[in-house]
Amino acid sequence: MARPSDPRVRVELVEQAAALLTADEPLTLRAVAERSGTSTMAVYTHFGGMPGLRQAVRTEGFRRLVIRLEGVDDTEDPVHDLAALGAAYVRHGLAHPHLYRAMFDPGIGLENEEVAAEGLLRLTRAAARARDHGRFQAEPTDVALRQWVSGHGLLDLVLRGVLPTESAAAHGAALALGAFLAAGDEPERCRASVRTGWAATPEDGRQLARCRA
Amino acid sequence: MARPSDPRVRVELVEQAAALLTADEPLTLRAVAERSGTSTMAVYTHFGGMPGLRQAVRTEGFRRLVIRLEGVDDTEDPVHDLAALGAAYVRHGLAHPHLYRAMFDPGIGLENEEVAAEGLLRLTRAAARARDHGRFQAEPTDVALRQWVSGHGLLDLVLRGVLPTESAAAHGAALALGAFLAAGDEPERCRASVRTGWAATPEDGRQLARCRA
DNA sequence: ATCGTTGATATGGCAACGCTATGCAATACT
DNA sequence: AGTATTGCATAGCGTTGCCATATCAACGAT
Repeated sequence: MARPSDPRVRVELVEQAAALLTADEPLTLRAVAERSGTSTMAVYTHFGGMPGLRQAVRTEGFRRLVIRLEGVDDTEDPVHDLAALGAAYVRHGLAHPHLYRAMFDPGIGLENEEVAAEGLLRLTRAAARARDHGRFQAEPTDVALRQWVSGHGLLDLVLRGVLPTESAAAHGAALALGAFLAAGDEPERCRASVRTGWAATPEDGRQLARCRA
Repeated sequence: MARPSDPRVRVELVEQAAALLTADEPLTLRAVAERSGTSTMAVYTHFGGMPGLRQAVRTEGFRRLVIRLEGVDDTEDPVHDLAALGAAYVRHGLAHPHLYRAMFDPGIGLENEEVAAEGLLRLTRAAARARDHGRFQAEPTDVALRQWVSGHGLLDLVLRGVLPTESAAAHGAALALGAFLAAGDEPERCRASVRTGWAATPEDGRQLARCRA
């Protein structure tokens, strides 16, 4: 070996790439290299090219999303928790629109699929608790996936400008309610859980602190 | 005036651009011009540039989608019809993946928003009939929009390869069911309507014939 | 019928993009 | 200490979208 592969260059490249996205500037090879104080070759030694860098940015986006979801604590009402997770998901996407869109950009293969699956796992766990409490009859994996699908569709259309931003707040809770009702929850109690769960928001301090770690 | 703007060139450019997308080849200016038997300037005279051409392709995609939705006929069960519209939407997206993704590609401004709104209008009308029949209590526009959001989220994740193709069939009906239950429909009857409606498929003959018109 | 006007297209070139061959410098093994 | 190996800077290639210029066909006016 020689010239040990400095990991700081790698994280700096991902950092600057994410910064370019949040600044709404085009994510170009030369721009990333210049902002990172290096040359274009660094991207190739560390990521093998521009697609590799994008993959790393995606993985970073999922990592930050998982951190955000970890800020949602469990309560004695799992349906409330599931709604709170959905709200956190949508709010995170609204807060970081370009990064969220980059997370689903290319289509094939994340750098580390475990990171992406971990977010869904959090939803699945809450759905499993809801079934244990007798609230849901459907499979937890199915309920979690459908809530994710609904949230993603809403977020995607809002971030693309097809739907106004207010739509996220206006329809997010109703979409979650539908998923839970289809899972078998009792309507009245479900409405109450979704209402309180969707309104609950973890303080931003913790998630940001852990995000930088 | 001289050399009147030949509309055949315009439609040929859009046609070849859509053909490139369905062939999974990159949509480049030169490729479109060559396949259309003209030069790159034609794209600029007719669309002002590559973004304009993409806009036109999007509009064409929505036009074909509306034609597909028009193949779904009304029955005496509006909830059945709404589910059938959702199924037609998802199946159309699966059948034309690149065109569907292009429809929501850039974010700002369709060439003709009316064409895009017409698809949603079909859903809204069915939801309004459902309310007139006493099945729904929620606003028809809200129900239609939420079903659209669910279907789009499902389709988007499947077309990106995040979810397997089978997920579209496996979860599409359940997502529609959730939207209708949240709208206030009675669970048992709703399940029956969704089951039959989602399975119903208009024959492809008519839609294709009208698509070429 | 002829000619001048007009606008669409063909050509060629520009800047920027992703990518890579080459050379150099700095490190780790022997 | 000597050598090999690895990361990075430089420079250049092919392709992209875009545009300035020139050419040419089609129409209206006379």
